[in-house]
Amino acid sequence: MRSEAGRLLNPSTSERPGTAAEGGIELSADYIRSIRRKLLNWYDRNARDLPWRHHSDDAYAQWVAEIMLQQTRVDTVIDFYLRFLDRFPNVESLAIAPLDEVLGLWQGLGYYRRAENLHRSAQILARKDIDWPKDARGWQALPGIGVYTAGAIASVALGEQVPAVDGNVLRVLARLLCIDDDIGWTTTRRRLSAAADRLVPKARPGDFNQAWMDLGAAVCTPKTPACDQCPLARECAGLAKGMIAQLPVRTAAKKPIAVERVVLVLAHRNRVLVRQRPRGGRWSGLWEFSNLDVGSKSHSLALKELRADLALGEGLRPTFRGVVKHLLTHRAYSFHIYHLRLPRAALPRGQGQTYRWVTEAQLASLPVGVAHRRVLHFLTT
DNA sequence: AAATCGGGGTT
DNA sequence: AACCCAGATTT
Repeated sequence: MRSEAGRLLNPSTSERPGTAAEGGIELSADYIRSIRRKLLNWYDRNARDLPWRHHSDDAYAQWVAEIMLQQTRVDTVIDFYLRFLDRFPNVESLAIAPLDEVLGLWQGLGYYRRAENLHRSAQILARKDIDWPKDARGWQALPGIGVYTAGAIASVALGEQVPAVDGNVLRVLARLLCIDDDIGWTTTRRRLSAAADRLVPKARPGDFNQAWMDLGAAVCTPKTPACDQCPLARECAGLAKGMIAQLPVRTAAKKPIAVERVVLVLAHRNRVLVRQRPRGGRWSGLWEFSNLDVGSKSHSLALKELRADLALGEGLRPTFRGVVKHLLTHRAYSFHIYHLRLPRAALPRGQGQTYRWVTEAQLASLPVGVAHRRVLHFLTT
C-alpha cells in the first residue's frame, strides 16, 4: 500500500510555510483537506450515541459533561451525567443548590475539586458577575475550565473554530504526524496543539473535535490500534514509517507511595461518628471515619493517639475488622479498620473539624469517598 | 517541569 | 501490575 503521508507531510508542499513556528509541524492544504473530509465522513457513520450529544446546542449540558469527562472514561461518566442533569437541568438550579448535594451526586466520580469549581462557576454565572461566555476565551475564565475544556464547549455548543486537544488527540496526532518526542513535554504539546488548530475546520468544528476522540477510543487505541480499520491510515505518517508500536512516547509514571492508616469507627447504639474533611486536600468536603497515618508507629499506638485526639475518654479495646485497600494515582492506601462501641455519644471538642453522629440512613445521604464507603462493609455487626 | 488531585477499566 | 483515561491548578 502506497502512503500519501510522506508526500503530504513534505514541507515543500505546504500552502502556508510561513505559519510554521520554530519546530512547528508543516501541513499541506491538501493534507488538511483530506483529514477533515475523511475524519468527518468516518464520524458520520461511527459516532457514538452519548447523552450529551443530544444537547449539542446547550452549553451548560456540554460544560457539565466536559467537567465530568476530565481524566474520566466515557462509560464511567454516563450514569453520573444523567443523574446530575436530571437534578440540575440548568445553571440556575445548580447555583442555588448546597455544595453537599452537588458533592453527593459526584461521590464515586473522583477529583472532587471539579464539583466545587463547577458549583462555584455556576454561582458566578447565575449572579451575572460576568456575562455568559460567548467564546472559548470566555469559558476559560471560569474556575475548573482550562484550554481543553473551553475548546470543547466552544466548538461543540457555539460552533467556534477552536481545537480541543485531550490525551486522546495527543496520542492520535503523535501517530498521525509521527512525532516521537515525549508527549508529556510542554514543547511537544504545543506543537501538536498547533497542528490540531490548523486541522479543525470552520464548518462542524465540534463534530470534528469529537471525531478525534471517538477515533482514539474505537480505532487508535493506546495499545494495539486497529490501523486496518482507520479512515486516516493512508494519511498516517506513523503507520507509513512502521512506528505505530512505539508511538506515542511518554515517560513512565512513578509508582504510588504506600500509605498505611488506622481507621477508628466509633459507634453508639445505631449511630457512628463521622467527620467532614477540610477544604483543599484529598476528598475535599467529603465525610469519613476518624483515621490517622500509622507511619512507623504500631497500630495500637496510632489508635491511642487517635483516641486521644478525639478526647472521648477511655472505653473498651477496639476490635480489628479488616483492611480496605484503595489505590490512587499517587498513593496506595491501606486502611486498617478498628471498631469500638462507646457507652456515650459525645462529640469531640476543639478539633477544628465538623463531627456528626449519624445513622446508616443519614450517612447514605452524605457525600463519602469510595474507600470509606467500603469501610461500612466491615461493620455489619 | 513537577506535584497534586480519584477511581476504575484494559491489557 | 502497568497504563491511562474528553485535565486543571498549584508549586
